[in-house]
Amino acid sequence: MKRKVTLKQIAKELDVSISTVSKALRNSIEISEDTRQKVQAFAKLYNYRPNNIALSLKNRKTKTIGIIIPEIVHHFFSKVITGIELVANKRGYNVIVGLSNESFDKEVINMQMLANGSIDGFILSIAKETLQQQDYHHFIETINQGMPIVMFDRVVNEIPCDKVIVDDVKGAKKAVEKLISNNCKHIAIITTKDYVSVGKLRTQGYLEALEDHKIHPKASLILKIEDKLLSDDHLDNLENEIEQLFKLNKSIDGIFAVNELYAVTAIKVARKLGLEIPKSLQVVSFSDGVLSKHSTPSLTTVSQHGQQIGEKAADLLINRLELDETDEEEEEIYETVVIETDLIERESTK
Amino acid sequence: MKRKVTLKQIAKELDVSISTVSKALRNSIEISEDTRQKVQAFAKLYNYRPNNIALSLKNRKTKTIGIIIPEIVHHFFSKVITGIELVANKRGYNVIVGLSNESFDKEVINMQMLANGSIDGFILSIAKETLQQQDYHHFIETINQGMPIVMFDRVVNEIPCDKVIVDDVKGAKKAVEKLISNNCKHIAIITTKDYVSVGKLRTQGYLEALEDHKIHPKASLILKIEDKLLSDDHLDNLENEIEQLFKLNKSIDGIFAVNELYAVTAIKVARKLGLEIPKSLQVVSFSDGVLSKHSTPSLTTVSQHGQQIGEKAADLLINRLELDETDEEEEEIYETVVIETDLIERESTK
DNA sequence: TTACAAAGCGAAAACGTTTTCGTGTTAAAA
DNA sequence: TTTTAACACGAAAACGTTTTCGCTTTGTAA
Repeated sequence: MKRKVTLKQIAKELDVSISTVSKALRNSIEISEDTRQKVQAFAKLYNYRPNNIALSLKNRKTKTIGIIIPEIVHHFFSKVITGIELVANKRGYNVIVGLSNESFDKEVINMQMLANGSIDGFILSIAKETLQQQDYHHFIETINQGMPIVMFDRVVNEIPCDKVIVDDVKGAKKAVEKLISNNCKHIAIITTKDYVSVGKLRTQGYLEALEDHKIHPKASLILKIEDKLLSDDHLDNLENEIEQLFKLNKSIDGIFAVNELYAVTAIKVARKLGLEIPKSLQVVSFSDGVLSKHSTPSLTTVSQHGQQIGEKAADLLINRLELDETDEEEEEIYETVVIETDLIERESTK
Repeated sequence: MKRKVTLKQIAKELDVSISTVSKALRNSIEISEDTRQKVQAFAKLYNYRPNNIALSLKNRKTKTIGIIIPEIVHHFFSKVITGIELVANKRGYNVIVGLSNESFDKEVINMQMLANGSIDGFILSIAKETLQQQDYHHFIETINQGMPIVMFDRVVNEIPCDKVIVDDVKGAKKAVEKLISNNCKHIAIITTKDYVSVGKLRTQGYLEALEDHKIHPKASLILKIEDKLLSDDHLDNLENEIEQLFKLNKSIDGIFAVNELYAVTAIKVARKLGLEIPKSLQVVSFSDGVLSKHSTPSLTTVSQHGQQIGEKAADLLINRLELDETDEEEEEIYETVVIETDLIERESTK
């Protein structure tokens, strides 16, 4: 087992100084053709690669991006990571991942671990618990220490940073309008409690769509789920609540669900109650994931373009990192990029 | 914006030496109660945290694990990451992720980027292209440089490293035996080409189950899909091939699919052809993911316990890292841990 | 010959830590 | 009073780089 070779070792072997080796490898004109070739040949032979950590220390940047997301077993978030990784790698960066597991404490700890020099900047989506507690000091502190953050999807406006979001209101509106134009008269929504920002916004889109078409929203058609971490318990509860919704509102002919799981569960319940899809009940869901595409019937969904969000977020972050580098004047103008949603029609609507 | 404070700055402010500050913060007995308190108070005030990169350089270890997986938008792999992250964090490690995207070149490049000091060891699952080309020199080189690797799921025996695998043969056997005991007489398998190691093993399990029950395997019931990266094209092709399978073998009453996608696609096609599930056709799939649980009918699957695999892999790696540390004698005995599969019965079987 | 520029190389600092080994001061023991 | 031990702290090295600056040698022009 040969340990990694260093400049020092090469220098010793060839009986030159460390500086000479370094320069020779970087093709400095200070070094004679002779020694340069000798050094490069030796380095190649021993498969020399500069030690990243040493470089990071010297350059005071790591060329690494920290990602903090609530969970990774989730189609949307993994798509986003794919996007981040894609442009990060293309631009010479690595990606280090932390999971908050929707917990405030884990989010804070994870950020602290990474902020101590391991990374140059963050891309993150806020944990539900953090949103609920509305405690954002860890973001503020990180930014104050000169480490840029890009937030995506779940963001809060009061933090001074770049953001990449989906137009949840508009996306939801599109979805509900699809149902309206398909002649649904009694459209229910299955959404989350309001502290989940995206849930709130999608609910808002639902209401706006109704309003635009002079449909009076009915409170009984709005089902807000307490979206704790998924357990089997939670799933049972979800089914029960949806079943109640249907039973108490026999006239429902359209469902807008703010995520795939709610949609497929609604379909499952509806079927049990003898409803045919899309004939007597049409369903549109937010979040175009694997369930939408492959379940039966396949779901008409609002696609959020997760990968694109990731790509954009990474570009924003790296741009800012490399701008800081040249221009010492920090531009304190932050951007919020809105990624348009698409309605993807499948079998759950007419 | 206050930049991160360093020992040097604290030392200067308090007019002591860097050594004193360092020792005071680590509660060295060398330092008087007085100065210790002074230093600690100051450090707390300025929120001092030791720079990770400097520590990594000094200690010659990064407390970071590199993960290389073929893709992240995949239930199994993200479950594994969850598991790795869980124990890594618990044991004080971070996790840095690289995606090979099933490509040999990206796998090599990613490993090179990380191997230059950024991480202490790898946990990885081999890209399909690498398996196909059977070129494993990058793994060998990494190991020779003293960087341990733990492989999971897609492994090759010839590499000297710890491995965590599922018993694909046994899992597949369980699945097929379920069909047999449910009275299926004509069981087909939808699998991948043989170069995908897990596909091959699951096919083997299928054959063994048949043999054990004196059922003669028929070549026409074995469908091997060319599993290129998923495109819509690929999906169409998949459907066509499965449709042919059913049409040419009207007697099929059981399907064993080596992954969820094949299973739900088979169900979709079968329905189109008028087959009822599970009445006239029963389906069992490998890989217990989101599709199995939430599609209709829900799938009876072989659960691989991805999270558990990740946890075990991380434990193996960290154990080895911390063993190297104390004991200079490297133990060259590598472990292969087999994680048992479970058959989870749902609606796609009787 | 003298002066000087260019070429080729090395010493040293710097990035931020930790740790070993001194060293000077004070208090206790001889 | 002298010796010694304990105490409190600082200097310096080390981790692996890159880069600035200075030094020596050689060749060329005066």
